[in-house]
Order: sequence, then structure tokens, then C-alpha cells
Amino acid sequence: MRIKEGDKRNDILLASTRIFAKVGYHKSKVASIAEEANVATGSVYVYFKNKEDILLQIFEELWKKLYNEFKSISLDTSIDSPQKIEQMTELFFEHFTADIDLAKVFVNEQTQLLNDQMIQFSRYYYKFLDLGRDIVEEGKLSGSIYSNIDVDIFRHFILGAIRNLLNQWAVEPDKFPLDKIKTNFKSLIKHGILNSK
Amino acid sequence: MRIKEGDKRNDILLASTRIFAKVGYHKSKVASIAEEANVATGSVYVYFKNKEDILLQIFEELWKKLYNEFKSISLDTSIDSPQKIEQMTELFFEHFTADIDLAKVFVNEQTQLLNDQMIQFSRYYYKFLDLGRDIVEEGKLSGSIYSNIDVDIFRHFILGAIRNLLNQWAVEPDKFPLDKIKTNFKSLIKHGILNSK
Amino acid sequence: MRIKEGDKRNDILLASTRIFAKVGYHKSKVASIAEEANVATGSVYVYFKNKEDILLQIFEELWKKLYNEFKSISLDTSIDSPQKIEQMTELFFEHFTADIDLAKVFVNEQTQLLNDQMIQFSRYYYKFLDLGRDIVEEGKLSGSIYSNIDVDIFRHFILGAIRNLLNQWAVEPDKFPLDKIKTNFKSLIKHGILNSK
Amino acid sequence: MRIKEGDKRNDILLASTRIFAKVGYHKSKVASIAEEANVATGSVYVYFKNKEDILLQIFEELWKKLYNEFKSISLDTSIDSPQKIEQMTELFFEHFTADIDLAKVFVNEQTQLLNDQMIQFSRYYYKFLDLGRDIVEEGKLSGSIYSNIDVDIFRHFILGAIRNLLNQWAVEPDKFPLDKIKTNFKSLIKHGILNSK
DNA sequence: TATGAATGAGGCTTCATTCAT
DNA sequence: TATGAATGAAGCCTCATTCAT
Repeated sequence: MRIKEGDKRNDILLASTRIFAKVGYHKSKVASIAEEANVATGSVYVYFKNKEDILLQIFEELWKKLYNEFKSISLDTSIDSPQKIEQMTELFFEHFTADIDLAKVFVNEQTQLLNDQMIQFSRYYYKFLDLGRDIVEEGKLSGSIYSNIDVDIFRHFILGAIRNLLNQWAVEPDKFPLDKIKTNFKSLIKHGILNSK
Repeated sequence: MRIKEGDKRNDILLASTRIFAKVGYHKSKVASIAEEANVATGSVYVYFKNKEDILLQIFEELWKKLYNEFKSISLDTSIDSPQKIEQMTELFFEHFTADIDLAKVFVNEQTQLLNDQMIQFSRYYYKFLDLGRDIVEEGKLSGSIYSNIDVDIFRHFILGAIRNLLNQWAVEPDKFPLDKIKTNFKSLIKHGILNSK
Repeated sequence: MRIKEGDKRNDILLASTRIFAKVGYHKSKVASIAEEANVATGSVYVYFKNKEDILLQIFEELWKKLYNEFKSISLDTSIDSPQKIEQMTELFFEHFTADIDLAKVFVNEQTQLLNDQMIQFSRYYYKFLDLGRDIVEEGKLSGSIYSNIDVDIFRHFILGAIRNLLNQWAVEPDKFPLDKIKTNFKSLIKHGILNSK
Repeated sequence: MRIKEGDKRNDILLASTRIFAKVGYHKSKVASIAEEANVATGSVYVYFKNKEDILLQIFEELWKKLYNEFKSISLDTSIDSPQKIEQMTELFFEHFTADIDLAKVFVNEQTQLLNDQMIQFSRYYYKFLDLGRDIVEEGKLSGSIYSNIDVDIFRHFILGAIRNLLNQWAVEPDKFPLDKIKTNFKSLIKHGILNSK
């Protein structure tokens, strides 16, 4: 007996994340998702338009949450731009390492889906990207960040790097412990590799 | 008129790269590949075990070439480690921007394939990664690269960043001109974002 | 209007028997079976693992029925062993001549399937063979059957003979009327051909 | 280097018999046959119209040989009908037990092929059957064989029994040693099972 | 005759989606 | 809403046969 309405939709989202993480979106079967969610196959179509819609909704929820968390950092006037980037990075890693299946889905499915379904993809993702831009712009203006850095390129630089490190962590958590990843990541973003001393 | 040996296999590889780039591996149909290659459907199976094998062979050829090109840079004793990294980056961008379809396939399909078929995936990729490690180690020893950088993490940091930038370039070449990407990328890798004045 | 449960599975079994009888198992197409059963192609796979499974299930049902019918004869203590053999023969012919398609499938497909899928083949067939052995052993002990007859050989002797006669009847029913077959068969089994006067 | 012409055709026939015996006619691939025969795939079609033709030719050679061997027995006036049947039985077993692959092909493929290709099937098989009829008729006339036996039915009775016993021998030679099969078979044909003492 | 790469029709099976209940 | 049996379009792959050499 379900506690309240809406549970079923969420069960399906959670089950899908698990299944997508395990075998990949294209090899996942709607029937398996339904089974994993303890729901009838047909019920999936009560809550979602089709299989792709499930994936889109996973990303919708993901970016909605991330955007909202990031927004408060973005609006904080007590810290400077590089600190904001560091906090956002921290938050980003935290969010995904708390849910390894979600991390795998993000790493493996977002690029393709984005290329295919640019129009329908979560607006929150684009708003999230905008937040990033604003923060970097702010840093460039205040002089804390190199002024010659292209904001758009930097955003995709950093996202790509994070994504790949998350993937390595998800695949081999022992070889890539989170602390080490985060420390190195922050250092690389801030100072690069050159020992300019 | 029979075409001389070897051509058909290559025709199929080229056609597959085009098709995979356009619609993605999973949505590609073997029949479409055959048509694009001007070959009968069955001929695909003369040269490849199955559809996945085509993708594996694309990566085999890709990494074999890249590894060999990178090896000569790696062995060059006249340049230091940061310069090697810069040259390798340059070569990497060149290789993929010369073949936008190959770039798309690399960006969109490699991670999933690697997760699924770790064992069968091109050994040259792993040898390529090893080259990268050696160069960074060398730089750390010689003092030109920060000694606290973890080599494994750095390799995946840089690869992820490049991959995502290649993707942006492939999707919106006008918004992400190659020169701008390369300049920014090199600067970010070398010095990071902090304006240390 | 959905048909009540159980019907579709049986429809498919009956349709398969007809199709297998007409063109042989290997030349039968799943699509034809589905059409003959007034069912969608995919529905076949709701009830059966694959095409071979249909054939296995046909034999499963066949030998289950035959075994159960034979068991009651076997247990009857009011008749002696030769009479039991006669009754079983009678029943055997009856069962197959009542369903000529089933007869054809039995005649044409069982040996190959048995050689290929010994493990999955109906256990009822082996239990049926055991019943035959028990009856002959019983006859040998009571003295009504030659004691020098090897039971295993006799079982396969008689089965082979019946099978081939069923085949002739199925192919040319006019040339091989059932009564004649049965009379001759029983006589041959009992007394052989020698006119020992 | 081949010794003489005609070898290749025979190589293919022998290879086919082996392959058909091992996996069954329908599951045999022409390419496998060619490989087994050390011949190119295309060469098979130099000597045979198609795959089915190979099977037909195997049976053509088989029944031609058997017919010729049986004819001399049939014409021998020094032995009576039951003795002829015994000799033919002996010959039959000898022929197949000398070539277990041929036995398997005979057992598993003849019935289906006969049902499908009645017209093209070896005339020698029908002539062989005729020999059998003549001998039995002769026995009935001379009084050595029960006069109420139907010749056609008897022929198929005996062929079916032999075929099934050959199959058992081919599958489990240890459980069904040839001597035992032959002794029992002859006894059953001659006297049946009833202990009429 | 001999070859074996090339062909492409065809079949089995899968699985997202529907719909009668 | 919820179900899950039923659907049938679609795709991968096989393999008998051909044919240019």
C-alpha cells in the first residue's frame, strides 16, 4: 500500500537511474525498469511519455536541484569568485558522489541526450551554466581571475574535467579516492601545472 | 568489377564513422552503414564480427595512430615536459578537428564502450595513457611541473576537458573557434585561472 | 476483446503442429505459425522461449498424455504382459491416427530433436519407455515372452517399427489402411514371420 | 595435388556425410562442408546443384550400393526366403555400422527428404524396396513365411525397426552392442515375442 | 575447373508502446 | 490510476548461392 501519491513516479525515476547506470540507457528495457520499481510495465507510461522522457526527467530533477543549490552560492556576496568556484566544485562532487548511479547516468548519457534533444533538455542546465558564467565574469572584472580567459570555453573545460574524473571515480573508486580527486582538481583549476616558482 | 582488397573494409569504417557521428552508435542501423559504404549488408559481416566490432575497430585505428604519433613526441629529448604536453594537446586537437565525425564518435561513444568492453578495447589507448603518465612524471622530476599533482588524476582531468571542448566545437564550431579553444586550453592547463599577478 | 488465458498458448501449439507437419520444423517460419494461430508474431515469444521451445512443448504434452494413458494399462493386474503390449500398441496408433499432424511431427522431428536436446526433452518420454521395459520384464518373468529377448533392444525395435508404419499411413493413408497396419503389426510382434506350422 | 579427377566430388560427399551426421542437414553450412572437404565454397556448386542435391547424392550412392549388394542375394537360388531376409539384414547392419556417419545421416535425414523430394529421391531405394517385396512374396508362396503377412507393411515394419536400432547403436554404442542388436533383431523378426512353447 | 569475396533476401527475436480491463 | 498481455515494426545477423577472376 503506497503512502502517498507521487511515490510511484519517484520509484520509477530511482529505478531507472539504477538501471541506466548499470547497463546504459539504450540497453535498458522499460520492463526491467518497471520490475526494479515494483510497478507494472504499463504504469511507466502513466507517469512518463516514453523511455526517453524518463531520462529527460532524471536530468530535469538533477539540474533543478543543482541549480538551486548553486544559486545561493552565486548570490553570496561575502565570498569572492574563486571561492565560489571552489564551493560549486565541492557541491558538484558531493552531489554526484552521494549517488553513484546518478553520477554514472550523468557521465554516460548527458552528452548524447543533449546533442539529440537540445530543445527539450532541462532549462535548469542552461541556467546552471549561466550561473557559472556570471561567476567567472565577476572574477574577471574584480581581477581575481585572468582576464584573458574565455568564459564559455572555461565552463566546458571545467565541466569536462569534472565529468571525466567522476567517471574514473565511479569505475575505480579505490584507485581514485574522492579527496585526492578534489584536492588535485582544485589545484589544477587554480594554478595549472606549471611550477612557476 | 571487384574492388581491390582492403578497400571495402575501410569504406565500411569510414561510412560507420559518418553514421555513428550523425545519429549515434545505438541508433545506427547496419543497413544504413552498408548503404553509406556502397556495400551489401552482408558484406559488413565479412569484415566485422558484428556492429559493436565496427566501433571497436574505429577506436583501434584511432588510438593506434594517435599512440604512434605521440610516441615520437614522448621520445624527443630536445623539449621539456610542459612543451611535450603542449605539443600533444596540439596534435590531439589537430587529429580530431581534421575529422569532425571521428571527433563526434570519440566524444559520444568512447566512455560507454570503454565501460562495457574494457577487455576488448584498444590496447593502444592504454599505451597512449601510459605515454601521458611518463611525460608528466618526467616533468615532476625535472621540477617543471608541480610535484604535488597526481598523475592519474591529471591525465583524466585533461582528457575530460579536451573531450568536452571538442564536443562543443563539433556542435557549434562558430561559437567555439578552434584557435580560441586551443589558446585558452593551454593557458588553463599551464596556469589555471587565478590571476596571481 | 482479449481471449481468456491459456487459449493463446494452446492456439500456438496447435498451429505449430499443423505447420511443422506440413513443411517440417526447420522450414517453418515463426511468422507463419503466428498467422496460423491468429496471433501476433511477438505473442509467440510471450508463451515460448523460442522456436525450438515450441517443438519441445509439443512433445512434452504428447508424452505426458501418452505416459498417463499407458500407466493405467501398465498397472492393470487383470491382463497379462502380451495383452498389455497389444493394448499399448492400440492406444499408440489411436493417439496418432486421431491427429495426423501430430503423427507427422512425431515421425519427422523427434529423433533429431532427441539427439540435439537430450537434456531438455520431455521426461515423460523416458518414463514412458520405462513403462515399456517393466511390462516386457514382467512378461519374461511370467514366461509369456521369450526370455532371451533384450528389453532395451525390443523397446526400440517396436518403436521404430510403429514410427515407420505411422509415417507410411500419414503419407499414403489409402495404401496403408489403419486396420491392416494394426493387424499385421500385432501379428509380427507376436509371432514373427516364420510359418512354424 | 589431386591424384585424379572426381576426387573432389567424392571429398565433398564424404565431408558432407560427416558434417550432416554431426549437426544435422539443416544446421550444416555449405561453407563448413567445403572447409571439411578442403575445397573452396564455390567448388561445391561445381559438383552439386545446391545443398539439397548433396544430400540426394549421398542417398543415391548409398542405395545404389545397397541395391546391387542385395540383388545378388535376391537372385541366389540356393537359399530360401527367410535365409535371404537374414542375409539382407546382416548386410544392412554391416553397411551402416561400417560408416557411423552414414548411419546417422540415413537415420536422421531420409524420412524428411523422402517426404519432401519423393520425385527426385534415388530410384535405387525403390528398387531396393522391390527386392524386399519379391523375397517376401517368394517366401509366402513357398510356405516358409506366414501367408497373411502384408508385404508392404512388413517392409516398412522391418525398415523402421532397423533404423531405430541403428540410431540407438549410433548414439550409445556401448549400451547397444551390434551383436546383441543383430541376434535379437533376427529372433524378433522370425519368431516374435510370444513364448509359444 | 576452381576460387572465395560479395551478395541480399529472409528469419528470428526483441522490446517500446498500447489498450482492454 | 494501474495492470500486463498483446502487439508488430524493426533490426541484427546468417548463409545459400553467385560470379568475376
